[in-house]
Amino acid sequence: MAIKTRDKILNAGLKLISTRGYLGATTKEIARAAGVAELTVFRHFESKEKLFEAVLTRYTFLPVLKEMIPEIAGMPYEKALREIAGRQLQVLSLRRDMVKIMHAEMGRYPEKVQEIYHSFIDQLIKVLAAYFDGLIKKGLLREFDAELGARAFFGMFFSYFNAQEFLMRKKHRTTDQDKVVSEFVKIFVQGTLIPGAEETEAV
Amino acid sequence: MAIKTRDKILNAGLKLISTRGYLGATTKEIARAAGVAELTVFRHFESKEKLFEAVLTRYTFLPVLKEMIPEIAGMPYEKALREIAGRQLQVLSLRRDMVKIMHAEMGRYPEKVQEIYHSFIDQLIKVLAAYFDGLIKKGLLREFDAELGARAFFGMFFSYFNAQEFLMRKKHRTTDQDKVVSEFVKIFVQGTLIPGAEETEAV
DNA sequence: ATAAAATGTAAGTAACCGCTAACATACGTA
DNA sequence: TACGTATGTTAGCGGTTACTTACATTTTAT
Repeated sequence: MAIKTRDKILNAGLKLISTRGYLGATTKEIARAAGVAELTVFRHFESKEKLFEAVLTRYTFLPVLKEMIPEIAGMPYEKALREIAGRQLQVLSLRRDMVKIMHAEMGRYPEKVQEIYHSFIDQLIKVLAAYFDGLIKKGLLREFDAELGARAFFGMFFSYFNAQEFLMRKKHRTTDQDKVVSEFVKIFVQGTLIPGAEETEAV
Repeated sequence: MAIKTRDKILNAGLKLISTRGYLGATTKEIARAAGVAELTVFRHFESKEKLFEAVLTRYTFLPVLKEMIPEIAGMPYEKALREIAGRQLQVLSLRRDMVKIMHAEMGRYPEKVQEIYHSFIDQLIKVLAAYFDGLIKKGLLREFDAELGARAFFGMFFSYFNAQEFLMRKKHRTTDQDKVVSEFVKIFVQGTLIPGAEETEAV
């Protein structure tokens, strides 16, 4: 089954690139993780870069958004945007490791990886910008730079997601997360000063 | 001058690891950037890992915090924490590229790099935790887990810094940043709907 | 001025990288 | 059965990596 093998490779590629980054994930390991000969990887994808592009195309918000566009075309504007944002946050948290790697490697090394990331993001932006442009031309939205608008929209939720991630993850190893949360709450709601004492009194 | 050469290598190491990541920064390039033979790099640092440790030890908030401890020991608690937070944010923005790489590579590949990052963070945490513990034992602070407290403290500002960074950087290439800002402001303050129209009215 | 220490140059190691060639084997389809 | 397609195996290519050896040269200290 050709398709199934291709999927196994894509899946393994996602997993390894997510955890080790593009440079850290070797084609040999990807093949092994897929239960496949290394050569088979290159029979399905002409290069590591193409494999990476395919991974981004399959497992990110891009294909999800493309599928959504026809559905939301008939929705009220606000509801449509709520749908998009909701799904985006869903995908971001499903692929959080990938997101972090992207965030780190974007605009970095090597050049070809930069290009892949940027062209991926441009695609995302343009899909949403096209939706905005349609509404602007129908006179339903005021005139504004649709691409900048799309960037702003994704940026908002991307930023929100990352702040969320940062607050969550302190990887305090086996420590129970509830304990951490309750400790944090105690510390910041109740303060670290002895009850009753004024802040400026502490040495 | 032995010390000067060492500094040049450390500086080049910081620069390249900040922009290309640990795996992406090669010793050859670091040497070239330092204006030094590759061999000289290995005469000063026994391995790439040791060089990396030295870079972290020199250019992060860790040495700054260590120097601060004696100074803030005599300050009121609140003022001391303000000093620490202020300086931390200063260093974070001075080393923003390094911070982003750390954020991305931490807990990833290869294993030895993980260890370096974690041991670095543990050092940071423990320096501040010791300060907290001192105040707790003097009865000036209520009893709380000092290490968790230190993690929470750093985490707060680290998170704040990252949110800030995310809002700033959309790398909209040559576009003037002011234009982006004003577009964003327009979009979100004024909204994307035609003035006067109700949100739910837009198709 | 001279010895010691620091650096440069050149060549090369072993390991690993992405990627390919050559050939054998399994498997579904006709 | 016979054939085409997908895969496995093995071996290896050319390149790069972190790191080394051997030796010449420069710089520094005394």
